[in-house]
Amino acid sequence: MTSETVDDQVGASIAEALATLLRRGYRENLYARLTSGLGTAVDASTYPILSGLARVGACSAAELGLEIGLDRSGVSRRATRLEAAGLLSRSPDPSDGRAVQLELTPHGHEVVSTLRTRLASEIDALFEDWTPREKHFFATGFVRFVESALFTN
Amino acid sequence: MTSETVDDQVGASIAEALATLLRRGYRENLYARLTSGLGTAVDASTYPILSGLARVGACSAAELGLEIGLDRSGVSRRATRLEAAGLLSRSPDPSDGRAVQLELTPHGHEVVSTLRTRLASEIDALFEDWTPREKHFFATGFVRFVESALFTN
DNA sequence: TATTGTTATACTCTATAACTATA
DNA sequence: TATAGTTATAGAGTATAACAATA
Repeated sequence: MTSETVDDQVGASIAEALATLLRRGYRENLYARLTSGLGTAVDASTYPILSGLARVGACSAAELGLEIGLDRSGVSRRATRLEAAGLLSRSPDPSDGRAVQLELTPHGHEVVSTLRTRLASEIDALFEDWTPREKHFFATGFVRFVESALFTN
Repeated sequence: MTSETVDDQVGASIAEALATLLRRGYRENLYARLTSGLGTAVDASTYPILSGLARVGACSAAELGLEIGLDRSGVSRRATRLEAAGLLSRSPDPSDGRAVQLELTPHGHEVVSTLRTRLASEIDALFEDWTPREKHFFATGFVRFVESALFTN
């Protein structure tokens, strides 16, 4: 067997694992688990708003949409739902009368904290039987993989 | 810094990379690229039908739905579209008068082959600057990661 | 004239349920 | 009675377009 054939097989195993990971059900399943019991406003649809806002800080709907890959109209609609639930606040941008700053409320920060803890706990369980060394090497490779051009939007 | 803190950071980097990979746009973007120019019946929606059928061979709509995580009604609708385009054939199951066997036509196999080549080529490009050893280790870890319980449907 | 946020509209996709045929 | 496939229906979610306010 040539080394090219081996490399083809390695590529094929990556392709297969990637396809499995991208299966429609996985994302929904994971996010449904993470957001369950946190109120009707917190679900797979509003999760990216919450986590995106926690990541980048207060910003406009257009900016947040760019960050999470969603149209500003969609951001606005979800923000309305989160605002009604008291997880997010809208305030006028002092430097631009057209713009609105979206920001997490203290309660919103609490929910994000819970979501992060849950995800961390799922990942801990997932790597339970990996050595720290194995986990570390995988993390390095995984980050490198995700940051690569294949996933450029 | 304690080793637990380090482990937390490793877990957080995995969580972040995973969230990036699961962003809605990525799947659609990749599949749109892979299926472009192969006819109106071949898109992100019918891709799983084609690749699933190539993977498991001729089977019923219910079986294929289980494989790709979709209701049999959805499988049936997509199959109708692929059948009209000549990529898929329906034939009665000799052992069960109720069932229908879905199967790729020769043209369907050609399309799947093209899709696989395109995906392999994207992955090759992605790992261009990785050593074979790095790529191999990542593949091993990635497959192990995906097969783990976090992603059980 | 261009841009921001919001809202209305049309479209896609999905699960659920209803229906027919067969086991 | 149960199961397979198909089709109809309703619901969720999205982008596009339209609108009002501001730059």
